[in-house]
Amino acid sequence: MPELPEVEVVRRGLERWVAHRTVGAVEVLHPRAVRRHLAGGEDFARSLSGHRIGVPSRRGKYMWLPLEDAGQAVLAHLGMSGQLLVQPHDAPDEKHLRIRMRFDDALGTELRFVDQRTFGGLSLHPVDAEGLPDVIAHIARDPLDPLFDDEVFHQALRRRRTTVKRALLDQSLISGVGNIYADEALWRARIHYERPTSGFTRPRTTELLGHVRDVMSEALDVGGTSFDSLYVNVNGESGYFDRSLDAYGREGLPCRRCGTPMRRRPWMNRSSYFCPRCQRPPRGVTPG
DNA sequence: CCTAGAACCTGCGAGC
DNA sequence: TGCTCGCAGGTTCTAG
Repeated sequence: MPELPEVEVVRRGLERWVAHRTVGAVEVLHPRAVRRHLAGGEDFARSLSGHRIGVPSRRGKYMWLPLEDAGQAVLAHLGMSGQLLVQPHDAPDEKHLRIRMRFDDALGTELRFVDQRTFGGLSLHPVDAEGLPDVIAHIARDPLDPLFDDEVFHQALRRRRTTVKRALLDQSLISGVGNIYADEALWRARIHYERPTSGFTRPRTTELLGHVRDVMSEALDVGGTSFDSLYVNVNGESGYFDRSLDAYGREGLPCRRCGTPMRRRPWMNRSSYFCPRCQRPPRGVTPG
């Protein structure tokens, strides 16, 4: 499931294979893949064609291809199962191919957006003075962004009446963190996912952010996490960080720190994995 | 304004 | 064999 490290791997692939090329014909094969482009698929295809792509950028789980001299960018979100593949023209269409982008050059490759569950998509938007697409102005900077403000994040945690994992997944507070890296960072920080954020001290926030950054940086180093064939990077290669996950998906397996069997709890229509010994629940929360 | 929870979507595997 | 159901979960929308 693509979170920040996986998306960054894809962005780097786009920088290598797609930047500085001029868009040719674009085919939209499924309307849901362009649902954020309100003018529709035909407008999306027509508006892109003929523009030269600049250096791909990213914030959290969103990435975008700036169109040079157009004041606009192609915004991409992979959702749950999205892939951006650079393929030769004669490669067979993938079963869930949603969008095809050709280029006005002789390199012989095209960009394909493939997405089984159609939670992701592409769309075209104006960019602001800093080059950010207008529709993601509400997305916070991510923890690997040098301009991420730890103190602002800490004060936001103190102000919120919520629990720590909800806060980590709130993209308007901190972006790029999903269910997997949230569980990993909380396990490293020995914090239970239902701990209220209002009582967080500055050292606790600092330690948690450190673990978020560590786990994401390590994943990035090995090319992103992958659990099955749903996630591949821009060139179709799977990541392999899943081999070193400490919490996510380890129900019943011994905690790598203390040996206590790890637990899984239903949480917000998904799952939370944690060590019942290292990550003690706060007062009032039924122990796992 | 704030927070919680549902809805969106498809494939896979378990259970019967 | 074939059916149903739970599960995977990021984002947006709605309800309270």
